[in-house]
Amino acid sequence: MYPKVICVPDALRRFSPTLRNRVNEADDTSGDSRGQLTRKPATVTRGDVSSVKNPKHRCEQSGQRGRRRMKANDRERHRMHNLNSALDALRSILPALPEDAKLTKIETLRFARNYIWALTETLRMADQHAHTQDYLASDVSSPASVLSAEWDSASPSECGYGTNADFGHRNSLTAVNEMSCRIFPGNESSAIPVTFCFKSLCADNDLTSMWHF
DNA sequence: TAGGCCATCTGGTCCT
DNA sequence: AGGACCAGATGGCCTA
Repeated sequence: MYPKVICVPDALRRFSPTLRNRVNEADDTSGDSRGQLTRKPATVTRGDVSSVKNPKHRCEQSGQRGRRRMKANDRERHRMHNLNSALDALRSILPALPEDAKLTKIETLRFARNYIWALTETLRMADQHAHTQDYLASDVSSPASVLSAEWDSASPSECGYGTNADFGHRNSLTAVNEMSCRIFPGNESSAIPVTFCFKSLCADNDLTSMWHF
């Protein structure tokens, strides 16, 4: 039984569309919302330029060495594309983001880590609460399990916590953000109101220090 | 214009 | 020998 998670963190919601769409949409035909994959292949433009300007890129030459290097470049490109595909897959299962927003690679990894941690804590708290309810009610008929959990983002002010949030900047992910979460151990009438404080949602911080109830 | 993010190239290292 | 992986270098694109 998994918690139902509806979560659009404010820090992410506040990303400006232009901030996350750095590439002309007219060029975006691949479905990549951010557009890196729609850039012109460096083998066509950048590769040529760099091979001329950069002494390190001298191996674009004929001969067996050049062919080997080209094959290696091709493999490396493919490898990185696979890596990016995996990152996209990870992004797709993270809490919903605005259509025009896309986490960077590092943000994706950090957010995923924090998200997994949050879910784990949610289950742990719900289980704990369920057991307490059972104990108090001595009602063996109600299962000590989590029916669902609903997440909502909330502005820091709404939650009543002090914050230095600066959501207007690109580094908004380092700002304080909070999400409220209601957990339903057995029935909705006994929902547990919980506020999760995602300080530095995507930062690599000590998660335990940002958990508030 | 500076800084962030990215894709790509490249050579080195390790493994099969 | 060849492939996978890695990190450094480079240049393009974008935003503040």
